[in-house]
Amino acid sequence: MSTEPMRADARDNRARILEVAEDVFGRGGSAASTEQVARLAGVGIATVFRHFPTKRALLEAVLVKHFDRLCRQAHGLAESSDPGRAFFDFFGRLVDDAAGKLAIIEAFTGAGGDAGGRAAQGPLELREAVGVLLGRAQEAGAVRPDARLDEVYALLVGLSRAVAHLHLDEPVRARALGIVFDGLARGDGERRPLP
Amino acid sequence: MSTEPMRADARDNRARILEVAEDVFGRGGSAASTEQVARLAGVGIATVFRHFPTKRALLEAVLVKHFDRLCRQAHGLAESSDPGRAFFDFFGRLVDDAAGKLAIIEAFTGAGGDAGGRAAQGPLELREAVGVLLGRAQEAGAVRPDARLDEVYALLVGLSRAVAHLHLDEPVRARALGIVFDGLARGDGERRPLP
Amino acid sequence: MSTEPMRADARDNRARILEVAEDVFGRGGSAASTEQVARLAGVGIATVFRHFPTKRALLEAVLVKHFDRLCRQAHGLAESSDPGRAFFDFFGRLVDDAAGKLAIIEAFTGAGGDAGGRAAQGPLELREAVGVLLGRAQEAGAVRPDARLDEVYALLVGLSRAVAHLHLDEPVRARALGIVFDGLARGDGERRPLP
Amino acid sequence: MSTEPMRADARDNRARILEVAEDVFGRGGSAASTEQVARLAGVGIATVFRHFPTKRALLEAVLVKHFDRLCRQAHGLAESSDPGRAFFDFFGRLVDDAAGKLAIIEAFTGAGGDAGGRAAQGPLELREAVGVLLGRAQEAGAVRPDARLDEVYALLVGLSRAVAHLHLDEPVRARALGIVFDGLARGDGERRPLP
DNA sequence: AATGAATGAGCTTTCATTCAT
DNA sequence: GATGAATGAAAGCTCATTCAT
Repeated sequence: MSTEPMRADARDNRARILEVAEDVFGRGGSAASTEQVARLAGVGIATVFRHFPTKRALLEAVLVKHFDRLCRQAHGLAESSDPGRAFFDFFGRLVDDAAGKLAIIEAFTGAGGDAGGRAAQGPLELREAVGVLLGRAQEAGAVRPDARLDEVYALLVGLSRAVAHLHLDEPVRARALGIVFDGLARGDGERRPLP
Repeated sequence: MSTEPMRADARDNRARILEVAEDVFGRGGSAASTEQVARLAGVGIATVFRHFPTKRALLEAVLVKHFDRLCRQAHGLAESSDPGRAFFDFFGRLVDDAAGKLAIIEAFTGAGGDAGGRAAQGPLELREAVGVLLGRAQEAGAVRPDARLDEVYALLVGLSRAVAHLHLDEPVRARALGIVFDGLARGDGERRPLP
Repeated sequence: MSTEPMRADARDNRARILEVAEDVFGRGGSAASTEQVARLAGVGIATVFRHFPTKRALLEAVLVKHFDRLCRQAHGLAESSDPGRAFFDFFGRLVDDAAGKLAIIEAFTGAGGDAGGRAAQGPLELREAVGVLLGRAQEAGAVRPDARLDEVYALLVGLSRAVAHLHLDEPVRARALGIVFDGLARGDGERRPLP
Repeated sequence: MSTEPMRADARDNRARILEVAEDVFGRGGSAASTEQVARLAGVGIATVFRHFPTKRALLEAVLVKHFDRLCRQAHGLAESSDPGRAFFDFFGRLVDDAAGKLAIIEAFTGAGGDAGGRAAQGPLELREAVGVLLGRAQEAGAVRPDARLDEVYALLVGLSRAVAHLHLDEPVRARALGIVFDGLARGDGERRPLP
């Protein structure tokens, strides 16, 4: 039954709802109301629930879409001939994209009780993908070898949250990233081995 | 706002409510319910609203109290004879304390989201205080001179949020801080000048 | 309401919907959803509403169909050469069939509750038909002469409801019927004349 | 002042809500809306939920109240010196009271998926209590010895449902009961042993 | 004629806030 | 001053019914 083509108007509505939900949950976090999504999408509330039988399902759809894209990007970079650059690029792009994506950033926390099911996979896969990029970058000598995924992921999440909540503009974002990247890069190796 | 002295029991109640609110909102974020505060404080719900006419007012009081304490600490460290250490200590302590302080971390955002009014002052003052410590530490050569308050504050907020949401345990926290501190300290200026 | 002949596929659809509705409302009572009827009938929900402009109309159609059948059976038995047996047989068959016919049993109530309109006729006609069988059986001396239709019909409805809701299995049903039949038959009149 | 200033008011409200709920659920069955209960009780909807945290809880309260009363009555009759009369009295009273008590009658079905928890006990206890009365009545020779609790309970439930749904008036109720009682009583023992 | 997407009214439930004692 | 019962405005969700294809 799943391969039947959706009616054009329904597909449009579904797409518009998803788009609006991305924005609404992006601004207001997962606490934003489904009704507002309906209102801004110009459809009745029941239409939202027809396409996504649950608020959670709607949230998951938004998250899955995002995490899928992120993971695809990460996988695409995994074979890069410049692993250091791949790692830093991905890290930076993620943080740059965090503005106005509150709900997605919330989900970085993982199975924090909010979204289960298919969407709970997202953060885990992303973490793994980051782990791969990190490993390559370390092998290539671009990232200090004593940095572990735990703290790298924490920095990723933290910066993203900051960007999402503080509305940092591009130059500030770039400089914050610069500081963290410097800390991550193996400089001359003379400073502060991680505890 | 009258200057009449409060009855002793009333003052006690106010204090206890504030204490409990700190804990409740610390764990559950600003979404936690006012009734729970009343229950745990052992007072009726109306008593909470007598002292704080609005949930928002209660939240602000919690935040103000917290930020006042933080600012006092910062001011106390401002005259330290080792400005570098003072700066990193304060930064580290703030991040370490972030666990179980969800509402406060939320408020770092400033007037952007939840609590405006009086509480919006808190982050600003704190920001300034951090600015002072940062300036001294830079003068002393302990922090790279091209780092500005904007991004330093962003890193502070970001790491705190990560700690609060990811439940990072001490060693991971320490290593994450170590990376950021290395990025901040790297005073030789030879690598990655900030854009 | 026109007398134009229905298209063949339409007639088939109508029949299938009615059939499925009988089952669905039979299991779930009148609270069962119209969509489920459509789904199980393999038609769109709009098709159901094209044939039956209202859920109530659908329910009524189910009931009317059922009551018509029952009335035909009753009329068929009305000329039986053994009126006592005819009466008890009909009574017993009705009760035995009650399992899985929740909606029909609900409708025995008549216009009192759920379905008025055309369907309210159903119970009345059935009532009459039972009245005829009862009268013959009394004339033949198989049923005590002081029993009136009111209470006989009540017993019929009551037992049916019990069967439908308590999921009585065959032996229990038989024994319950046995008790009522004994009470109805006791034609020697020596005990407990009805008030 | 007094230690129960508003308590009385609240108790009154609770009582009124329960009373109204009895009536509303009695008429409309468990599907009736909580809002209607609030409206007829003259309180806001939230007040109902303050006293009964769930619709189910409200229903349970209604049922428990009823079943408790019924069981108490049954236990009171269990030691009667005239067991036959005790049994028939209880049976009759139960059926007589069934008018306008749809929800309670629904619950006779037992754990039919509707009300669990404390209220699910009700029907079971009632069944047991009826079993005791039946046993005594059979020992005393007032009820035929081959009647089992299964069918007796079924007759009880069935008649109650009929009364509740058909709005039978007193004389009809009495005659219907008379027929069943005759069937239950051991007449001269000559007729239709139960299968 | 048939389809199924869209709709809005209604239900249960929660929570900040007010009122009477 | 303190209490807790009462309140109404949402929020998430369902379902009979209508409309465009």
